[in-house]
Parts: sequence; structure tokens; C-alpha cells
Amino acid sequence: MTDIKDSVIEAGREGESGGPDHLERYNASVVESKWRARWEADDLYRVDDADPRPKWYSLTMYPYPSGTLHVGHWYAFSVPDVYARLQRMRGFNVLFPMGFDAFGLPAENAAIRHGIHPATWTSENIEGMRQQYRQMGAMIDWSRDVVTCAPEYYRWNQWLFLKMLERGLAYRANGSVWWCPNDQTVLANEQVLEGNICERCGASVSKRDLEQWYFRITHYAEELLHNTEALDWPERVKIMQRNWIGRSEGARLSFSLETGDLLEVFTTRPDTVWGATFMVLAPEHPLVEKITSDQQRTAVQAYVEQARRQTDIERMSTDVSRPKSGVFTGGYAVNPVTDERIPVWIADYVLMGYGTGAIMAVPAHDERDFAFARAFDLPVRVVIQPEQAATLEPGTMEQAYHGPGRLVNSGPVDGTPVPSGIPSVIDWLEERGRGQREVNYRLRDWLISRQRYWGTPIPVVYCDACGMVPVPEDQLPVILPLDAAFEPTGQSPLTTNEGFLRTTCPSCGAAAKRETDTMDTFVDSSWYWFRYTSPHDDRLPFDPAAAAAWCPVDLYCGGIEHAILHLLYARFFTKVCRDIGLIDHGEPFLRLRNQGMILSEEGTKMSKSRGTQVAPDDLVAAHGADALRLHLMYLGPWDQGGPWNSRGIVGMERLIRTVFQIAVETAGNGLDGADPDAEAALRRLTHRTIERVTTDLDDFQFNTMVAALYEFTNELRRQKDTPVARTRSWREAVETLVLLMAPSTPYVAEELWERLGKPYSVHSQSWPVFDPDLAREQFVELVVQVNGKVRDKLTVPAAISEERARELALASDRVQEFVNGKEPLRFIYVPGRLANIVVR
RNA sequence: GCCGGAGUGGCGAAAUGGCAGACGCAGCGCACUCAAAAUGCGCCGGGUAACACCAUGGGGGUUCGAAUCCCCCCUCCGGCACCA
Repeated sequence: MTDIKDSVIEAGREGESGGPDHLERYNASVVESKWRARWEADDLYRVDDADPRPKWYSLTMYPYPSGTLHVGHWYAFSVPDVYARLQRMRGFNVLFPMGFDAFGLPAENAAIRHGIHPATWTSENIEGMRQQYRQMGAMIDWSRDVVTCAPEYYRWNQWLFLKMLERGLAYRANGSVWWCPNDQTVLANEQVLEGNICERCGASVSKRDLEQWYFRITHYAEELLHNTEALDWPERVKIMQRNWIGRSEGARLSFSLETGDLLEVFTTRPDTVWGATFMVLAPEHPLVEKITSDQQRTAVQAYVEQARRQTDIERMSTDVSRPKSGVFTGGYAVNPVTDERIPVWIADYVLMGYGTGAIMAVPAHDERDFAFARAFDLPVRVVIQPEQAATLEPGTMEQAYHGPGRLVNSGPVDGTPVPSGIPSVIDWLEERGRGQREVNYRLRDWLISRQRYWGTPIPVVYCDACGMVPVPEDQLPVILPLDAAFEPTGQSPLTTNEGFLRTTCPSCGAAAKRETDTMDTFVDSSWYWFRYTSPHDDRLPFDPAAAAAWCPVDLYCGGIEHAILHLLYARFFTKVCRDIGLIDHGEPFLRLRNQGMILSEEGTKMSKSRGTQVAPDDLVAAHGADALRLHLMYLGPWDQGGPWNSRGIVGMERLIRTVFQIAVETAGNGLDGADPDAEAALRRLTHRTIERVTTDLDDFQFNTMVAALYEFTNELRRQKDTPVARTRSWREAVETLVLLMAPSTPYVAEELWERLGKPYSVHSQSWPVFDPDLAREQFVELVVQVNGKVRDKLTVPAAISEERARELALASDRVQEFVNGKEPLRFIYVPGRLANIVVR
């Protein structure tokens, strides 16, 4: 940290190079280091749970400790800090905490590449980043910070896992996952390159069925979907979540197979079942093996093998250029309403992960089924006829028809209008036991196991006698061993760590082996905000009383990139915590605001490896943290982000210098001036500025808020050498300006507040109150238009009547020129703003 | 393909039915200075001698009046993508 100077005045004079007067100049580094030290010494930002004021929980997404902060981190954290400071000045007891999302792959990669232990790498990064956050001037209570790779934290991941296991919300199941035969490990989807190549070794990879751990998030699908309505979140985030959950209403129908098995399908169009002319199974469907005839076996096996090798992206592509593929199994099913024998095919356009992994194909009314039927010359039967358009003919149709119409060729339900009559068709099917209503979700259960080292160990052991046994709560945490051997084998070091692996069965005491999978790091971030409310609790993940006092979070800020996964998982965990009785609310974040991404100057994503990251440190050294904070707010709308540009920051420094100058001069001035007109005008401006700054902050329009500060400052600068600068109204104006700037520029505001002779700390003052009477203008500029074009501007009393405005407007020479003697047809009047005379 | 968001001076932008370009950056001129920096004053979309006029991605429409509302199209960014 920078040395603390005893006297800012003395230090300031060193840098003086002769301004227009003999006052000192603003020196950012001196001011900032002075107040940083003072605030830390006084614990100004310590949050007291017992504080009786109303609470405000302002949360910002915690960072991954990747090494150093770049301006994007500042953008994400210093701007919400401005709002948190506003709330503090408004009288709230504000919790604005900070922590580190400290487990994850980059630490492990650093270990493999550079031989540094992930724990060392992570804690060094965290220490450096804490120092950088201190520079920013954010009001963080560091005594509450949370580091997720600490056993004191991750033991509660394990505790929550056990609770979920008890309730059937955590389970183990076979999953189809990518497997690299060379590295002998499972890969995440993102680690499989195009062409099914392993990202690390280049080997050809394929899917394999392996036991994995899942969280049953689908249990809450309906609530997760439904609750989105009430949340004050950006609409696009809510839409993304709804699409991700993907609710579909329809029915489950059973088709019998010749093998004696029942083949269940989910369909959103049970009304079209009379038009089902074949069935399609996903290649991984469990009945494929059984239904395949000897004659077709070779072809089916070859197809299944080929499907496994495709990436999900290739497989799910709707690219029209990619023809439908598939193979006939040789087996047949019976259509439950027509009793017809229909062929069963397998095709990769049917996904095992949705519905039942099998469909009834209705080629006349589903475009995918239609394409498949045409490719393999399968029968098409029309069961919906549109009422207006030409009659559909199976032989000549060029595409599936899924518009409205009436059912035909559908026996007992012929003539039913669709889609309006679909429910009655489902009733018909239910009454006869041919199917039931069902709702399906696109949302899948959350696969949480990772074959990685740097994460939370999953707290179960495997015993030959007892099978899978949960680690008892009183034996938590299961510590991640630090003596791990990092070899670039692609295998988790846990699989070869004997000390970790060998244990005894908690149930029978026999030798047993530990689970070596660790948890997805999204688990860590799914409940961390609760931990901030009681970061040192050693009895539970968090103290229920503290969580009840602070939660739910009033305002959550973060990047749009977390619109789906993190926010959905966090909502899921909140519901789980509620259901196990830790809290009584179901939604964690009442209000969400997203910042845009700061790109490099070239408009590309800031990347450490490409060297396009912009470091805040040099900018702080050159211009000060306050100027950088303002600059980030002023770049443009906060939710939009955009390319970084360091040119404008000098303007922010100029603004601060000007305010500094005005405040220092004001502090030295006597109160002996008087100028009633000028004072009234000044107070109008002061109160209009309070209003603009306040509403802009509440609307998260930080750029226009800064513009309002500029306009106010510019006006004060113009008047500072006039008599009004020695009046009480001037004092009010300058003190108000300092208060309005306190959230944005916490350091210089504190300095100026002190120089104005006001009591420490500016950050504990009340936010200025806007007085509408003082802000009201006496005169306004009335724009006068003729036929919608501006022809004159008149200064008129603010309270002018429409009648009088009309007289004045018509009397204007400029207006007369364009009216040109014609009789006005209409007169449109917007009070206090505009008059429009219409002539023809 | 579907669903969002955006397109305005040299640049970042403001204005969400009522003066297009607030505010800032850059630039230009002037003052101060031996000079430069800093600071201050002025100019700063196109067009004209000055007006008129033209101008918010393109085209149409609604309206007394449109950057803003409606229809069609183009471009860029984000999300989803055979979900039965």
C-alpha cells in the first residue's frame, strides 16, 4: 500500500505548479491512501447484525481468483458499490460482502503446468486481489469474506449434500458422458472439440455410460418456472430461464411391442395419434436391443455405435443440409387407437434425455417426422384438415402441416377442432386407458460429479458389504488431501492417493474406499450468500436467525453470462434450504441487475492469455480510484458494457479537480454575500440535481447521473467568483455536491467533507432530500411550432394559461411569417413546454 | 430456424410521442505563458452569404408532431437450437 502522508496540504503543495490562484491542487494518491487507512483503522464498513436500522442486502457475484483484477472486475464491483453506498446514506444497515469462488479447474491446470499447488496458487491470488479491491474503495466488510476452498466452507457443501441424499434429492445414476480412452477420464462437454477430439490429448473420444451423481433439480421445475413471474429481474433473464426449463403439456401414451413390452412415448399432440404411422427410438433406448430382429442386428449395432461418436452439437443440429438418418429395427408396435401394426425405427433425432426417449411419428403433422418419412419412404397419413386452405394429400404434401383444422381419419374423434379440442381428445384417451395427461420439462437433473481434484469431495464411501454409505455428519468435513501428486495424466490425483482413498465403513467398520469424485463448483456458489450472514458458524451452513434477518438478497448484481445455470442452481438450493427448515423463503434474489461486459479496446473479449486485459492499477496510479470509478460509470449504460476506452478518464480527473477547487475555495470564503435572485436560481439547480442524481441511481443510469454532476459543477464553476459564492445557498450547493458525489467518489468526497468543516464521515451522512418547491422553475422556455416545425422560443411564466400561451405564440413575428395570414386550424398546447399552430 | 437486445456527430453517448445530439472525449480558434503543460473563453452533424432545407441503418405508415408507435427489409451482438 501507498505510504500515508501526515499532511495532505503539505503533500498537495509539492505537486503545485501554479494554477490561476494560489490554492493547492488535488492529489489523488495522497487523498486516497489517507482515507483508506482511516476507514480501515476505524472499521467504518464493519456491518453490525444488531443495528436497528432496516437492512439492505446488496450482493455482487463473487469472483474466481484468477490472479489479478482487470477493469471488468471494477466495472462489476465498484458500480454496485455506488448503489450500496447510496442505500447506506439513505439509512439502511447495508450488507455488501465479498468472497472468492476458489475451487475450479484453472488452479489445477496451473498446478499441472507450473508445478504450483492449487492451494498455494489460489491463496496467493486471493491475497493479491484483496489488496486490489481495497484500492477500489468499496465498502466491503472483510471480516465476513468467504473462501469456498476452505474446509470451513466446503464441509457445508458436504452437509447439504447429505441432507439432499436423505431426501432423495441427490442420487447416483448411469449417465452417458464423454470418455477419453487415452487419458482414462471423463470429459465435460466443453472439453470435446469438433470432430470428437479430446481437448488435452487429441485422442478420439466417445460416449460411455458411467455412474454419476445428480441433484434432482427437476423436482422443483414447476416452482422454478412459476416463481419467475414475481421476480424483479431483467425480462431477458427470466425468458432465458423459462426457455431452459421448457415446460410442455401433453400426454403419455403406451404402444405395445411384439416382444410383450410396453413402449411409452410422450407427445404434445396426442390428438394426432391416429396419424402415427411408425415409431422412433433414441439409439440409446433400453428396448433397442430387445426389439431388434436378427436380420437387422448388424445394421442397428453399427448405427448405435456411430451415434455415440457424434458430438451433441452435430447430433442436435437442425441444419436442413443434414439429412435425417436412422435404421429399421425389424420390430413392430401396435397403435393403441387404430390397432395397426407399425414399424419401429431408431434415429438420432430422438434424444434419450427428453420424455421417454421414444416417439410416435406423425409425419403429416410434424416436420421432423415428415422429413424422416420422406427419406425412408414411410407412410404418411393426414389426420388434420385445415378448414380454409386446400385439402392435404399425403402423396403430394411438401411439408408437415401443424396449423389449426379439424381431425379426420380419426375414428371416434373425427371432426374435433384442433388445437382447441386437444383436451377433449386427451379425456377420450384417459377414459379408455390409452394414455394420461403429462407435463414434461426440458430441464434435466444437475450432474454434479467431476473427476477432478480441486473441488469438494463427495462425502460417501463404498464398502464391499454395505455398498454406498454416506459419511456421518459428525465426521465432516471429508478433507481434500493436500499431498496430491499432479501428473499430466488427466486423472484426478485423488484416485491414486492412498491416504485419502483407504478408509473404514461408517456402518460396519470394514475397510472401504472413498468416493473420489468432487462436486461441480456451481455447488459452492449456490448458497454462498447465506454464509456471509454468519461466516464463522460451526454448527450449520449458516445461522438461521442471521439468514432470516438479512435474506433474501435485496439486490443482486452480476454478469449476464450467469443468466441460466448459476441463478437457476441458486434458486434450487434456496428451495432445498427452505424445505430442510433452514430458512422460510423460496427465492434468493428479489432484484437482479446485470452489467454488460467490458471488452478490450479492439472489441474482443478481455483475455489474460492474449494480453488484452486492461489493468486498473496503472490507471489508479495515474488518475486515482475515484476517477476510474467515475469513468466506468460514464462509459455508457451499465447493462450494455462495450469496448474499453481509456481516453475519457482525464475528463473525470478534471471534474474531480474542479470540484476540489470549488470546495476548497468555499471552505475559505466568508458568508457575507447576498443576491436573492441568484440564490433562488442556485437553489433550484441544487434541488433539481438532487432529484436527477437520485432517480438516475435508482434506475441504474450511472452515466446520466455523472452528466448531472458535471452540469451542476460547471454551473458552480461559472459562478464561483460572483457574490453568490459567499452565501448560505452556495454553501448548501457545495455541501450537497459533495454528498451527491460520496457514493461515486468516496475518497475525495470524504476529504472535501472534512475541509468544509463537517463531521466525519461523509459516508455516514444522510442522503440529500429533494425539495420540489425549491426546484420549481418560475419561467420556462415555450417552444412554438407551426405545423410541427420549431419557429420560435418564448420565455414565459411557468404557470402560464393555455389562452395566454396562444396569444403570445400567435403574436410572435417569426410565427406570423409562417402562418402567413392563414386562419389557425388547430392549436396544440403541452403545458409549460410547447405550442403548435396548425395551418393549411 | 426460433427467442431477446441493439443500430443516432470523428468517438462514448443523451433524449422512449413534443427544441435531435444533453454531458464527456477528441479536434479547432483565442487568452494567459519566453515556451509548453495546466487553466479559462469560444466553435464543433451536413448544407447556405444568411435563411430555407437535409439528417437518428433502409423503405412505407399512423399523428398537428416520430430517434421514440405500427408494418416490411438490412446489419451487428447474445441465448436456445431435431425437446416430440
